[in-house]
Amino acid sequence: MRASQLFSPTLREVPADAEIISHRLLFRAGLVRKVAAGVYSYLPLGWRIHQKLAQIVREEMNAIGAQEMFMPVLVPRELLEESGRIGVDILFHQKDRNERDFILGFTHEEVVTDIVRNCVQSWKQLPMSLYQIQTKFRDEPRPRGGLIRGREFTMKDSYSFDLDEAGVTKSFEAHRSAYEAIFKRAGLDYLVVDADSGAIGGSQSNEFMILAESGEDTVLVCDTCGYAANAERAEIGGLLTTVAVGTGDAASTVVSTPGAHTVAEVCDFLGVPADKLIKTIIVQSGDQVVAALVRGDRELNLPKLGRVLGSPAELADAATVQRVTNALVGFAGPVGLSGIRIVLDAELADAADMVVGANENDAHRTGVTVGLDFMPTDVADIRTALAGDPCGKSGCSGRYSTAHGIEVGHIFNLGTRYSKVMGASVQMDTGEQRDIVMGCYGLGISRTVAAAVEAHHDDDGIIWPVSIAPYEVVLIVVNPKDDAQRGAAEQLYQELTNKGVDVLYDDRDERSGVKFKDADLLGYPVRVVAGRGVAEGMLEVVLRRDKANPSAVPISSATADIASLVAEEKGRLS
RNA sequence: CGGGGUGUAGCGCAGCCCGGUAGCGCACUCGCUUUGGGAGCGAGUGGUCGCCAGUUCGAAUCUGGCCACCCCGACCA
Repeated sequence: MRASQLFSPTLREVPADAEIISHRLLFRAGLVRKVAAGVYSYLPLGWRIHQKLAQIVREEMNAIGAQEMFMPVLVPRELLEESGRIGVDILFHQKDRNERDFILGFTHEEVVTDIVRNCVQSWKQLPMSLYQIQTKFRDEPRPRGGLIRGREFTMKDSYSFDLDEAGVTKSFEAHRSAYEAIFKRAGLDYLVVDADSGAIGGSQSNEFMILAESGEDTVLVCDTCGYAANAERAEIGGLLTTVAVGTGDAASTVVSTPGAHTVAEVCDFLGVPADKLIKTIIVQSGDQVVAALVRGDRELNLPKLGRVLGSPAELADAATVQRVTNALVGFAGPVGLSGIRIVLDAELADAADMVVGANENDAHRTGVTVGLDFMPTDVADIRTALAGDPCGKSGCSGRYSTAHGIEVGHIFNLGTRYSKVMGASVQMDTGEQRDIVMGCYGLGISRTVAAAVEAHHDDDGIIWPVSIAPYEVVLIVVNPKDDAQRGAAEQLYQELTNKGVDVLYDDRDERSGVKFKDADLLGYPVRVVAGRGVAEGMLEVVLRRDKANPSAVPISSATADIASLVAEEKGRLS
């Protein structure tokens, strides 16, 4: 491709609303343009990157025997009613001319399960994995970060169908290894972490994270055993599991704390540190209302609590808090609280002389000892793990550190969550009718493009891994009006192209500075310059990732040298 | 959904407080010069000032409503 013919609108400045680095660089480099909040167009070079990544994904999915297909964006509401997901709040709804309700596909479990239940009847047809690369639509409450969290984005989603738990485990592992191969080929350092399976259900769930400052997720990594988990999931080690029943007289006293309903206000008022407070958080989980207790300086982890309770937990509304505690939000406490479960964070199992809410307005209770002044119904690990906390893997004595990550892949063992309610089953050789055991496996293509930029850039622009770069080589002719320079460049361009090297030839009649700046910004892995050295029969070759160390290459051997340099770069990723 | 902020030329911004001919830089067009890190000089093109209403002789500017977008939080297959 010749740059003079290419539509590649690079910018010197960026709109003020682009905050995170990948958004700024993707925009400045002319790879994407915003159409609406969370909705983007890919310009030609951006689309090449997207296609290269999609092709890697395709090859690795095919390699584990998954079969590519294509499902529609329009999904009739009836299918989501069957699975019970019609109430999901991020769905885009669309009515047809007859007022029939369609959902724009946000993921395709129902659609693929519908196909399978109609077409698969026998155990002999399984196992099977199907996938597609498709645009997904999610009406995110808050799209952000350019391609990181869009309302319309591309995702590879695959679905596995097995006869039993052993089968789905095999499919799950196959996808895990395919994902590892994909991210390795894409030149991205990833971390596989234990994850919460959320509303999607299922037993086993791993996320693939690209570590980046701007990542929305916090991950905890053990410094000793290497265990890694999303903060929503990471368990804390070395915790007590029971409360010892205290002896003696309950000695707590109620003190007046007018207007103090936050932890900070109570600490200020009473002159105690936050770790001597117990926060009592009233939570709704399914039909039950529960009091969750964590130390004043800790954060309640709702997914963890939800797993303890058996259904997802959310903060109760103010009216419920009032009803349960007879007080405003901010004055709840475990002492004298009756009729509801009290879940105590395990860290507090032996806590003594604590401050809690008094269940009356403007009052707290001091000198509270667990097991003496009150008895919890459950003791469990329900707070969010922090850097420095002990690792939760049994037998490991390591400690966690934290990092931020961008979730680019998520793989789930779904069990029979969908097959059971939708009636997807096969007949076994025994004659038994058995629910199909499913897995689902998402990989955000557009998000991975953004994550790659987050992971690979410098002050001058993007540094693409060669496997997903818009072009492998950029060839700059410094002065196109110089016949020797232009002649050498033209010939090299032809030879490289003939040799199958993916080369962008910057033949524009621009000043050299413009071409160098654009080459840096666009991040082509290899840069070749036909400049003043041509007079001595030399070209300059340099790697984008090692820009300070150019080498001079004789024109006579340039084609072969550059081709082998590209091959070498590719080799680093396999 | 709560809090904060922004909408003026393709991009970045000033003008608004204190109403009176819409401005700057980049980009773009033409000419000449220039060619190893976003060139110089000269001459030009381009704007319903987010939308609707109101106040006023007169509104980018004041008032009200609406919309869009960004950030923080909530939320998040």
